[in-house]
Amino acid sequence: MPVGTAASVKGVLHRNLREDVGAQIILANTYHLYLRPGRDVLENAGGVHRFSSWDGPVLTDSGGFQVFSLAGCRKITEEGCRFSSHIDGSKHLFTPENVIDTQRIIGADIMMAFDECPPGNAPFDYASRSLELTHRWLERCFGRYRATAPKYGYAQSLFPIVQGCTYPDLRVKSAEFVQQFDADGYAIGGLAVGEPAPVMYNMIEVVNAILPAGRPRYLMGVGTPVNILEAIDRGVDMFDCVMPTRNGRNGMLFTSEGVINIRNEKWKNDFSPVDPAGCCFVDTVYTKAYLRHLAISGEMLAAQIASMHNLAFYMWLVQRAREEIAGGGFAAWKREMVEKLSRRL
RNA sequence: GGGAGAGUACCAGAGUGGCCAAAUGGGGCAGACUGUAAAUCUGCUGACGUACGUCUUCGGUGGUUCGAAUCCAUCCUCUCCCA
Repeated sequence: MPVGTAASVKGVLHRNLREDVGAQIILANTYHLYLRPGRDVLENAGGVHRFSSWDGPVLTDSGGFQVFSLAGCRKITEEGCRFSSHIDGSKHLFTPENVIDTQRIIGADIMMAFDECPPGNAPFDYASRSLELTHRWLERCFGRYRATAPKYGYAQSLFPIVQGCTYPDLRVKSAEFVQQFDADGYAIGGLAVGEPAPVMYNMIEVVNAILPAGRPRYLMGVGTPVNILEAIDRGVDMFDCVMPTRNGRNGMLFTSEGVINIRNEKWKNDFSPVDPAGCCFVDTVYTKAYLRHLAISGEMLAAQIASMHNLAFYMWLVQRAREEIAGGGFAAWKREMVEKLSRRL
C-alpha cells in the first residue's frame, strides 16, 4: 500500500513530520499518483529514481521485508542478507549500512531499520536468535545513520523496528532495547505474518505498554480495516499495507458497510454507488454494477477505481478515528465499525 | 449445377471402438491476498446425492457391436472451392 496513515491524536507531531502528519505518508516505491494526480515527477537522484514533487512525508522500507518474502533465494548472515534477483539471477547484498545509504539517497523523511522478519510460527529459539541479530543490525543502522548527513536539506528520521515474533518476553526485550536510540518514532514489525489476529493484538499491547506514547508508533504492514481500528485502540499511530491496492486490484472493496467481492454475480444489476459513505469521487461516479463489469472484463480501470476507493476508504476510516478520539467517542464508534467492517456483503 | 469438408458441454476446441461425464483454453460461480517477485493465485463448473455412486449427454433417426462421441445407413444444418 502506498499510503500510511497516522491515526492517533496523541503526540505524533515531531520535528521531521509536518503538521499534517496523520494525513498521508507515502512509500517511495509505489503509486502515489493515485492520490495527487499531476503533482508527481520522477527524477534521478544519485542513480536512484525519486519522486520529487510529493510534498508530504516519504517513508521507505529498508528491504527487511523483501528478505522475508524472498525466503528461498536468500541467505542471512551476520553481515547482512545476500539474495538473487528473481528477474535475472544477479546477486545482491543488503547490509544495515548500505540500506541506510540507499534510503538517504531516495530522500525518505522516515527511513526504516534493516531487520529480520521471522514467520509468525517461528519457534522461540529461532525467534530469540533472530531478535539478537536484528538488534545488532539496528546498532549498525544507527551507526551509519549518525555518520551520514541528510542529502537534500531536510531532516531524515530513522525508525527502529521492534521484533520478537509472538513471544511477549522477546517483545518486551525488544521494545526496551530500541529506546536507547532515542528515535523520532518506533515501528512494530513481524506481525500479521501468519499468527492469529488476537495474538497480534496482544503483542501490540505488550509493546505499546513500553514504547513512548509521545513518539509515533508505526505498525508495519497491517492490515485490514478491523486490524487498524484494533491497533489504533491499542495506541498505534501509523500504518502501511498493500491490502487496499492489492486486494482492490483483485476485486475486493472495503466499504463503510462491509467487504465486497465486486466480481460476485450479486452486484451484476446493482446500480448503487460503490460506497454510500462517498469517501472519494469514484464512489459516487461509478456504480457497483459498472465496476463489476470492468473487473469481469479484465479492464485496468477496475483495478484503478478499486484501488482509489480502498485508499480513500482507509483515509476516511482513520480520519474518522481521529475525530472520534478527539471527541472522546472512539470506543463506541470502534465497536460499531468493527461489526460493520467484519461483514461480508 | 459440380466437388470437398464440418457438426462435441455456455463458447472455442481436443478426442476417432472400452482407461470418456469427455483434454485444453475462454466464460461462469466462489475463495485467498496484511512492512507489494501479485492487473495474481486456488477451487468448482451435465443432473441428483455429503460420499462410494446412479442417471442423461458428443446435430436427428435407425443400425453394427458384449461395448459407440468414435464404425455403417439415412436425414438435417453449416462452411469452403469450381461453374
